[in-house]
Amino acid sequence: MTRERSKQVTINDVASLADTSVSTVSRYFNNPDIVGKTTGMRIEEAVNQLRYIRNRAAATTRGNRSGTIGMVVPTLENSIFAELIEGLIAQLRQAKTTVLIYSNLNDAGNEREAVRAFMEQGVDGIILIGTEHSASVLDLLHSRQVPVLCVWNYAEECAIDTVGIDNWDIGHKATSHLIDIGHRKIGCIFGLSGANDRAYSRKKGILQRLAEEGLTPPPTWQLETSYDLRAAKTIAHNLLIQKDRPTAVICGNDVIAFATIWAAQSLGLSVPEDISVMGIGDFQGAAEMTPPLSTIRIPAHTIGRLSANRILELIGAQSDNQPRHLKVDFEMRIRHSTAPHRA
Amino acid sequence: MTRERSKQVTINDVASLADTSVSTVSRYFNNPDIVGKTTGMRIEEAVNQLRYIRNRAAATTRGNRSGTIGMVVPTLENSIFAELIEGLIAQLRQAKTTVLIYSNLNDAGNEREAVRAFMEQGVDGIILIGTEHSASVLDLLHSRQVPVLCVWNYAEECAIDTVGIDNWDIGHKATSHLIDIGHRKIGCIFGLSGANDRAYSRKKGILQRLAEEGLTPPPTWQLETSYDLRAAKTIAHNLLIQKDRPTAVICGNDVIAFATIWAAQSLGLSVPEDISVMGIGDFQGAAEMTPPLSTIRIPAHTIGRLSANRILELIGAQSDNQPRHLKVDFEMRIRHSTAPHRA
DNA sequence: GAATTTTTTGCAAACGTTTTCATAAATTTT
DNA sequence: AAAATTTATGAAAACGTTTGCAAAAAATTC
Repeated sequence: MTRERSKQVTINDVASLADTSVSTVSRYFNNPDIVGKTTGMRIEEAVNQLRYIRNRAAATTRGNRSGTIGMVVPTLENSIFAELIEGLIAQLRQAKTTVLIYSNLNDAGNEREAVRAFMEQGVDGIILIGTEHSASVLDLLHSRQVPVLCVWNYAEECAIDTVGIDNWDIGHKATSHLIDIGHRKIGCIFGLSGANDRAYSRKKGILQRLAEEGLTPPPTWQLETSYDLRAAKTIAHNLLIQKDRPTAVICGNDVIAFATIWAAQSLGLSVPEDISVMGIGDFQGAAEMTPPLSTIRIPAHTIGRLSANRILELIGAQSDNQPRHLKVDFEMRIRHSTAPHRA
Repeated sequence: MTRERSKQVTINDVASLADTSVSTVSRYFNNPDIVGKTTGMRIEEAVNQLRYIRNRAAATTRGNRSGTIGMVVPTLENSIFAELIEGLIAQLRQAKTTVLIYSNLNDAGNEREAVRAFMEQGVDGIILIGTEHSASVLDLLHSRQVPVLCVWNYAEECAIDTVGIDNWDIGHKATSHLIDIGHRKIGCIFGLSGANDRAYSRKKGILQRLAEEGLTPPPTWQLETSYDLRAAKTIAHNLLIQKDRPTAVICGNDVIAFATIWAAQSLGLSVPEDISVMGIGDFQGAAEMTPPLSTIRIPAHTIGRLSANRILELIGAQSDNQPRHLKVDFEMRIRHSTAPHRA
């Protein structure tokens, strides 16, 4: 009684049952307004009765859109990308588009493989994180004209469309806060600046602001770490046990800031009385932790939404015009991990 | 000079250039060993020269595998699912399979839509979180015989294959720890038990263990909250300001535990001296925070890996046998947020 | 009510693959 | 060196859609 491989129900079956032609049924799906009212109702009924499910793959061979867009992220474990993706998915859903996700597992070398897989899959567009991509990826992307968008960073000079934030500016502004409240001895813990352009830009912005005040920190106060709580906590620990300790530290992102606060607390230092800590990102928990973290809110969800709109535009556009760049604003969130320096 | 719509390079082009037939080229991709050595080399060369990219959609129409599996998650923002997904992706990558992700955005009502989209897309299999799914989803899944797997929960009675942990047991064991170190006044903050079966099972396990000792807490010590730091912190606050305060609290998961610790700290209570806090999950930050959180490690990455293997098996299997259930172990991680009760 | 326009429909070709079947070429066995 | 086997290949049909074209039906205008 069990059919070994149950025959798929196709558009033909629907057409037969609805007593019309496959063309009409197809049209009904793609452009309902163009088919007769009663015919449409019969089709609808047949679909329900047969539990028909369209075969997008077949449609795609005919040159149609696949209704998917591919996104490559460095890692999913950083919740900020998760937030970005949620924004993207929510917006794309309205356009009946689903998202394929490929995590590089923090190895940029996987990117080409990811893009290739997406192209084989026939995605309508591709979204990449950041603006730094290997020549082979760019070449691949260019060989077919698949619409592509770089998100997270705003980068005017990028040959590909971008939507994101200005990381230099964010580093600059975050540092300003510490300076404004009187700190002169400021330590830095950057993200690995060799790893990606956004960490690099932030570092530049931070150092620039410090230089403007003649406050360039000694090498022992300029540390780098991966975005990993454990590693960052160790690095922060090393910074804080120095005889000559800064009165404030600016962190490349919030996970570094969390780690720094915890390192300080485990050393018996109190934040912000003994040391101020400034983050970047406003990750989950920043507002709730003890003390609540002063940081800069990056509107990841908004970036996701905006990216969805942009990639859809790009897909719809016939010719590829000049790349456009969308800068999204960030906001200071001064909470209690920073306090004026007491001289 | 710019071709308005550049003609796609197809398997035909490759065949021409390699001076062979399309059949042979196709075979070369799917089963390289079966084609002649020199022919294979010519094909390889032609592929590189033309930058040929296979069209999976076309292959799929012929009844082939699409090489994708669809996963629907309640939300991506909980980093524990992110970890699960990373494990899944890493393992699936080796089978040249990519993952489509659909986030319900915390509304289970979206699930049917997700499954349907996946089926249209022609996924080879579907992975769902948890074992509770609406009849309409189940019906849809059943109408075609698409391989499906429920992950995260281990559930013997489930009609669908599962791989995951035993949430009842985890709640039971976590509670045991608090009892073992002498606590008698134990408060509970559960996840919303109406929202999903895993929260419900944990609640049951916790309450059962408490009952075994005759320690069933009064209703004012049995609270529920969504898995949201802000909401949870408020709830924890409410628990902790009661005149008669528990000496320990067991939390439905780590985000609740984080929130509870922060609520306590902001109230001037010290953890674990004034109050012990026990979590479940071992989320990011649990080990690094102040104080490091006592919790139970759920090996999300492992669950992901195992799920990948299982769904692949399911896809390969011809007939659907009895559902199988894989229980994955968890481990206690006793750190410093819990301390023996001082009488 | 004939002529015109608009709406709705069906036929058949196309999309880029895979795969069955048959045949040709190479290898092994006798 | 003929026969038998194995390996490598090509022709053509099939997969489930969409769409250009033309015809039929319905609605509108005169």
